[in-house]
Amino acid sequence: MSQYWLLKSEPKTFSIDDLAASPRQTTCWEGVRNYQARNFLCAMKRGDQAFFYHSNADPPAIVGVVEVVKASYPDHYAFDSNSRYYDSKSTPEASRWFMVDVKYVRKFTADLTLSALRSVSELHEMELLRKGSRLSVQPVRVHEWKAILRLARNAS
DNA sequence: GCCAACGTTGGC
DNA sequence: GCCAACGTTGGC
Repeated sequence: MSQYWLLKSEPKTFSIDDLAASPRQTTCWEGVRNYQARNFLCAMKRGDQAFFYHSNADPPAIVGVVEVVKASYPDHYAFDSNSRYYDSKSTPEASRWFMVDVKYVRKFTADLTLSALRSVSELHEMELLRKGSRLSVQPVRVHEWKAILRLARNAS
């Protein structure tokens, strides 16, 4: 049974267009340094799908869909002291942080902005819309997933 | 650029 | 174990 997720990225750092332009349209999702988000990353399975969300963007929006093509494995950026994601407490023997690989599936014809999503009644309990929510990896309920896909279809 | 909300750190 | 201080996230 595949599950649904939402992944945040700042488009200035890495946008959905960057993903589409990546080799094999695939990238590793490195740099998650929050335990709750890490736990969700570790729960992801190959074949799960996720929304790609542009945070710190103008406007912030869900912009498309990606698929998990490799389940979680140690985030080796944490082992590299030259990386901005370095964490001396994480080692190859006992990794504290993990990442998955995701592949581009599609970009919506029209971005689904945060403010537009807030007006959809089916999404009122969505984690993304909770006040103060900062989770960069979060689960999406099936009915939320469907409602958002319907919005994307109707917006096109 | 501002600032509220949140998570982490570290003194006690 | 409490909590103040600090750093980060991310909408506005």
